[in-house]
Amino acid sequence: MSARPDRTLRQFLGYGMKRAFAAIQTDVNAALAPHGLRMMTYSVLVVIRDTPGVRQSRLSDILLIERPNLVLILDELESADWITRTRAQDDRRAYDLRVTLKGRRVCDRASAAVAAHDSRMAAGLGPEERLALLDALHRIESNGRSSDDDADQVSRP
Amino acid sequence: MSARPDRTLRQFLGYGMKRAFAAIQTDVNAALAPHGLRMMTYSVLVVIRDTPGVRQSRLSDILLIERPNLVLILDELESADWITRTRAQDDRRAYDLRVTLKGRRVCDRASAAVAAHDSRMAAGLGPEERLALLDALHRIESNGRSSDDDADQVSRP
DNA sequence: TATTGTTATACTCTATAACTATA
DNA sequence: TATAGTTATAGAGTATAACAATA
Repeated sequence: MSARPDRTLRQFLGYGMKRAFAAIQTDVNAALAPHGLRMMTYSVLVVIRDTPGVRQSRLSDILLIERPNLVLILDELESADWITRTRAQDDRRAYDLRVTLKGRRVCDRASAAVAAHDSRMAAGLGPEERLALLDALHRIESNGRSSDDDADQVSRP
Repeated sequence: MSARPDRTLRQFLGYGMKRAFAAIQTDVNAALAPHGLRMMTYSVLVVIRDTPGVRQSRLSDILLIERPNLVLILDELESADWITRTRAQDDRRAYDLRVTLKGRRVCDRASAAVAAHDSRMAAGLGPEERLALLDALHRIESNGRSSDDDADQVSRP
């Protein structure tokens, strides 16, 4: 009957975003699986590599992961000997997180796989189009945070 | 130490997409909650409204929801008296799905809330930028499907 | 008192196998 | 035998409350 049964939804950014992100997630997880990683574990591994000595609270702020959920991801990375958790010298509640040599090698190989995945998904987009897309995504993320602030202001008059 | 601890991830479309989509999902679910809906239940309700008599298999194809998961969503919508499931005349295995009058009213109100949400999230994007974004998202989704086909061909030589 | 990491728990979305009743 | 819908179940990701050790 209707050629585009989802035409009402197609006008919304969220619908296109959900479908595009689902495609990306499926593809990147397939690309990461041979390396023993998933999107979330890879993201955490990369940020630890790029920020040696980072602590769990900071990491959860950076990646927008709740602290309790990060604990399980770190357990997984630590069990694989890809990161170390060592007590911080200046604060014995905290841990300094670092990637091991093994972890760095896995991270490098996985990063190549993710870069290839990214190129596949971006096929047909020119360099300017790609930059415009990244910029628009960042703008939308910011708009979401502003929305949070507004809600806070309204709920605490 | 690093001003952008996620600079490696920021170059990837998937990372920006995940963060933008998370912001959208939080905002749209907050917009829909007063109407008793979530992103998924709203999407299903809209497609049924726009495709009267649609069947569950077709609906799951349209929205990329697995049939078993759709059943629970429809149970929820039916319990609220927003849709009806009536046996199809030509095939007694199947159901014709339709929104009730009550369901149409909820859907209309929710759609206004979602439209307002969408405008909030798209703030700062011009009409052309917005169209370019929707087009890029659609392109990425297509690239994902091509990737699936390739994988099928490779795994079945 | 506040913070760091942790445990426990719950909810949503997603994914698969196996069942029933029809076709 | 194939399909429409269903049941049961399991895996991820996400979210909150409450706790121990430390600041």
